[in-house]
Amino acid sequence: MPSAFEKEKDNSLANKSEKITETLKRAILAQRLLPGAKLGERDLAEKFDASRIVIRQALIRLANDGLVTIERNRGAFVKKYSLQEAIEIYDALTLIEQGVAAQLAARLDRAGWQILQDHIKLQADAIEREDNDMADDLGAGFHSLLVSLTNNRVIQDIHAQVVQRSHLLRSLHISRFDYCNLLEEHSKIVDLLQRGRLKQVMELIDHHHHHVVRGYVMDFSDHPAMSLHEALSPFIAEGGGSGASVGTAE
Amino acid sequence: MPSAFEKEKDNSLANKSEKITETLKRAILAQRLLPGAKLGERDLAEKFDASRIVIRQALIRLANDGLVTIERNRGAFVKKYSLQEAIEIYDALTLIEQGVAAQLAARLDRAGWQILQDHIKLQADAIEREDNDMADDLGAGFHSLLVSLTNNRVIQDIHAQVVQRSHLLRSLHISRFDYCNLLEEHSKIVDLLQRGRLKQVMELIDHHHHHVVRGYVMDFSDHPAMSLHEALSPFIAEGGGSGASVGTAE
DNA sequence: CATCACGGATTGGATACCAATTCTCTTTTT
DNA sequence: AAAAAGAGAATTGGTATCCAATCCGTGATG
Repeated sequence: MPSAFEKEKDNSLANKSEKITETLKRAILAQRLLPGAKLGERDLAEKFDASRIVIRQALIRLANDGLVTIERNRGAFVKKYSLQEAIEIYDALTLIEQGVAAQLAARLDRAGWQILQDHIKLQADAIEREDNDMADDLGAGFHSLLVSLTNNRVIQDIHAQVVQRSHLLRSLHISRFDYCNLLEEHSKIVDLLQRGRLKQVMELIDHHHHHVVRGYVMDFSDHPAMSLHEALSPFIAEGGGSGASVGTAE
Repeated sequence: MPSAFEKEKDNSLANKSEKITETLKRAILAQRLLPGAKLGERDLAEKFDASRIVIRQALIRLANDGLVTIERNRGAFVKKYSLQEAIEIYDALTLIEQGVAAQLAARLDRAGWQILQDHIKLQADAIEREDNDMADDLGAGFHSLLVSLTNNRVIQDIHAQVVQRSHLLRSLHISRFDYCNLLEEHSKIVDLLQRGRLKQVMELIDHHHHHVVRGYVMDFSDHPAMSLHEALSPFIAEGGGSGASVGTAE
């Protein structure tokens, strides 16, 4: 009876509250809930078929991660970052990734370099296929991959946190940046890193993020912002969602 | 009636739940609640004269900050970091402060350097007075001060988060490290930084944290750990606390 | 002696209810 | 008629109470 394989230590989202947190987070990061969108407790409770309490717990977690703001007696909203904050976020990202690069330049082994180059090749293929969504994911994933090679979960978590916030900025800008260019920079980073040209790597990462943030055309107008129901339906198991056009909004 | 000075935007802990969060955090960081201590919802609710729900919200926030762990159906405990995690935390701290140092070396103006040197002098005075607690605070404060000079709130918050976690490590080690030595290093950091000797600064920061983490003698035995009531009474407004021996445990 | 079953005890969650604040829309006043 | 004032609805913050699930220790049982 006591099969030895039971204690899987299923750490993944045992709590309803955490599940809701993750779902909301995904909806926000996927830009289905845009900055400024109101996250009413009653509405969410209804959509998730949960009590207001677990909703509030989820909102507290998201607020703690900087993805929503909770205004007293007014409610929770998807966080709207200012241009100044956008710059700070990218500066933080630069700082972290520069530090990671320095660590990796000293410590990474052959297998590690291979992983990075494989990843870059994947992205290059995606671009050739003109699979923009995939290229987007891989392009962002490159940075996370870089960080994960430090084998330091604390740094990974911090980095992930800042990356998440940076996703909130993407809905504030219009122009899509040039993937090829970014890819080339990624490739150059790995190359320089491997050859120990640390200083140039630093400058490149700095330039890389400046390139992104400068590409932003801040757009603080109020977007139409689909309703909560529309925004969340593809994430909550139930028919309703005409899930065709999830990825690309405009 | 509408006095122009009313909208003070009192952002400071309007919520009961947040107040409790901060109080618990202070108690944990002050090492009155040691790693492994159980934070029972019922007990806390009683001590804070609050409902279990706001307690849980506070615990969720603390868990999100990595100060407590919540084990399903078992409760919340002050987080007990492993040696591996301790190393990761100090690595993260090193990474952040190195990055900050690099930024400051390029950007800091005269007033900034003065602030740093004033701070060091304060600590030196405290050491001469043999005011260990003060020296401790100032020593830790140096790093936060350094980070705050970036004028980047995101980086400051991240740094503060990691520093908080590092406080949880201090209760796991026995030997107190040598303040004078650390002070000297701080002073040297500022000096080198100002002269643009970036590489040496990096090595010094690295060495600095290694110095701390190597000074640790991990002690995983269960400390007696005073009761919740004892631990929290000085933080909750009421007579009870014989506040004499708060700072220095052993 | 090992195993299983049975109660506490604690957490996770739901529901109902109330207080405080904000928002909105109507009413009143000038 | 425009602006100020006010009443009422809606929303959040919080409490109390109840119930289900789970964990843990204890004791019965083979």
